[in-house]
Amino acid sequence: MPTTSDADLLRAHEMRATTPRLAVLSALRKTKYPMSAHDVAKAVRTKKVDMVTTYRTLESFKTAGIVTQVELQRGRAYYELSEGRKDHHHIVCINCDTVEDFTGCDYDALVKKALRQTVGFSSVTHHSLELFGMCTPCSKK
Amino acid sequence: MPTTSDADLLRAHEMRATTPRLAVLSALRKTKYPMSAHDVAKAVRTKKVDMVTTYRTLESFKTAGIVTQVELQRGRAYYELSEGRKDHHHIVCINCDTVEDFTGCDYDALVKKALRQTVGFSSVTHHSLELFGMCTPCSKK
DNA sequence: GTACTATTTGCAACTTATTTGCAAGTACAA
DNA sequence: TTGTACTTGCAAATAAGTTGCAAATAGTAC
Ligand SMILES: [Mn+2]
Ligand SMILES: [Mn+2]
Ligand SMILES: [Zn+2]
Ligand SMILES: [Zn+2]
Repeated sequence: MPTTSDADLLRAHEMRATTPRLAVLSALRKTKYPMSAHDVAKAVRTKKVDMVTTYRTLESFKTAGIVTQVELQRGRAYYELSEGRKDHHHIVCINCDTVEDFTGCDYDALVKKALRQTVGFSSVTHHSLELFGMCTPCSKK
Repeated sequence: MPTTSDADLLRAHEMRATTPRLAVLSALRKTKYPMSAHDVAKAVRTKKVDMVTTYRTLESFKTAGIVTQVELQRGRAYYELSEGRKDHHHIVCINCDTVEDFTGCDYDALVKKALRQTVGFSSVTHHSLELFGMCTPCSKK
């Protein structure tokens, strides 16, 4: 029995399994850091995937929940596969752009606390949390 | 004894008290929500402040610590006065863009937890946390 | 008040990220 | 194998923010 292929993953989200989409998926799988549209485009350039297609693909993956958009405050969008990685966040070096994951934001307690405080909100659908600082190599200099 | 004026605030940060800067400060004071560069520009348009000046002013205020930049995931930068508001965060309606403040992210514990988990990081300088959901009016429909 | 100078501003042009329109190409159900 | 709805590529358009530079001005020194 073959493990579910990327083509099946796409079809499970009612998307056709096209060459550009499979290439983008594969690129995202190979990288452990979040990727920008340009990072992805560079990774799939051998397949001659247009930049616009890269943008559209990432957007549709996001809508489908295949990728999660990450806010790294670099003036562009970053994405990583949603698969497997639940509620983790990122610590980012403001000097060299290194990124590491961490977990433990205690989402449920946070949401409860926030909803108790606010007057006009009744539900939370998602959240964004990132830490910015210096990686050890960068802080030694 | 007069309360410290905005002009003095600017001079305290070695900035000249110019008409555009005073206008931007005043606009930020009047609004309780974070403002984008366009929001600010609109608010000071009677003073004929150029858009570029608005951008430059907000940037210099940020560097001086007069404003704090807020990430609302709307593809542009938002700012609010730093003054007084310590470590609070925002809950944002994904439907109508309403924003409310909340506090209680337990920053110190979070940083400690994150630094214990990561291998390559030694310090955290700032963080970003926001919740996204539906405000009560928007969820009733 | 007047003059001086370093800052700051406005305007035009530029860059970068992302979006849109549309004709041509292709996955896949039949 | 065919038909068609979904996708793609290319060109052009937006949108946010930046840069260069000459003209304007705040703060300081007479
Ligand atoms: Mn991650
Ligand atoms: Mn706030
Ligand atoms: Zn670093
Ligand atoms: Zn709402």
